[in-house]
Amino acid sequence: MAGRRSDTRERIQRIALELFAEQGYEKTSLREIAEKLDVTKAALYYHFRTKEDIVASLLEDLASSMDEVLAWAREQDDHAKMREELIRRLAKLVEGQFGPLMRFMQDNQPALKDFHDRNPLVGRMKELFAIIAADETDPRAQLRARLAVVALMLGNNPQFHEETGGVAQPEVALEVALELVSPRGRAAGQAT
Amino acid sequence: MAGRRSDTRERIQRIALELFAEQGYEKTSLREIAEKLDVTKAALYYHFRTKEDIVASLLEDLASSMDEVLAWAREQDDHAKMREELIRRLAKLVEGQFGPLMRFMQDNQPALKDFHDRNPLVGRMKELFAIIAADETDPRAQLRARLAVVALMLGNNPQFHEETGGVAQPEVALEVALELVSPRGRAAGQAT
DNA sequence: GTCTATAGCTTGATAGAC
DNA sequence: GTCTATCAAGCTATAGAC
Repeated sequence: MAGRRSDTRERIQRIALELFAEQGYEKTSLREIAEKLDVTKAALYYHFRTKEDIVASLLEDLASSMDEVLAWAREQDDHAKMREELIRRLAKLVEGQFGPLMRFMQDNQPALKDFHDRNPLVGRMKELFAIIAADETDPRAQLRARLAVVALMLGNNPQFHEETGGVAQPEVALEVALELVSPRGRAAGQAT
Repeated sequence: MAGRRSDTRERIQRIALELFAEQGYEKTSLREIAEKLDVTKAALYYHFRTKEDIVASLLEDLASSMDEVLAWAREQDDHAKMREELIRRLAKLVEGQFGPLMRFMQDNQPALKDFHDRNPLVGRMKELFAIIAADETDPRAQLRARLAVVALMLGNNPQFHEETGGVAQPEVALEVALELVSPRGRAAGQAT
């Protein structure tokens, strides 16, 4: 088969993400990544032009998965049902392979700000929130949509777990997220 | 009067916080802080032993304000009313002088992780959440308490404002936060 | 209380051999 | 595709004069 001369590129992505998520982007040096892979820094530079490019490649992967979810969402007719299933699919992404990346994004805003324009996720996130809160002009619904996503991420944050005594398991987070995006049945703020 | 030979120390705190919140802890060098204050790096080291100590001093100030809020909360009898007023007081802190610091804390978790043990806020935050969700054994209530605080912070994040077209003003955030901590009147998740 | 000067180190990145 | 060797630049922090 073509390609696949070695799996170094993917190993770099895996280890880099692991370290970025664990100790932060700035505190993780290329030297450290290289050491953990048992290669030299120069080897990294064969696969990625810069340190930022490593992050960019990780974001691209997530962007692709997001595109699938967004494309599916756009095809649905039943908005309420779609919204619920959308949250469930997001929860799957967060619980699955993209958990560390999401945590990294949440914890390293300053690092991401640097290439805000090249970040393939800002547009997708915007669209995601727009879809979730589509038939709601209420600004509170917009904010709740964002909080729902935060809830999913908190539910998968191990650091958060130990703080709360395992209080925010993924399932609990999913429930709360669903609450946040479900149509309001409550009195609070019902305009008079 | 004693003390107050100069206000340099406070000026350092102000400018440092401004830069930390704006561009992140790691991306802000002492050289940059010194330049903006029109003093030299060495002057900074007269007032603070290390870069981390600057952050520590900022956290101490917030911790004091938190202590006042927590002390007040402990004295109240009516729990539901206290909870609501507690959120309002937190909102005031976030909207007021501590907004930048809260934003900094939210966006620079890796930097704070370094002195997690010396961070005077981790204990206070824990107590805060415990108070908010005190009479609720439901883990969802615990998570909602945290989301309420996140809501307040998002409502005061200017970066977030431009993204959403001014959708998450402080008042809106306060409303959503109050919703999150108010007793549940909804069907969702009512065990059968 | 603030300065100049600099030590000492780490970092991201490159050149060129193999 | 990975290596050795090296670079310039930036950083935190200190010493010591004023």
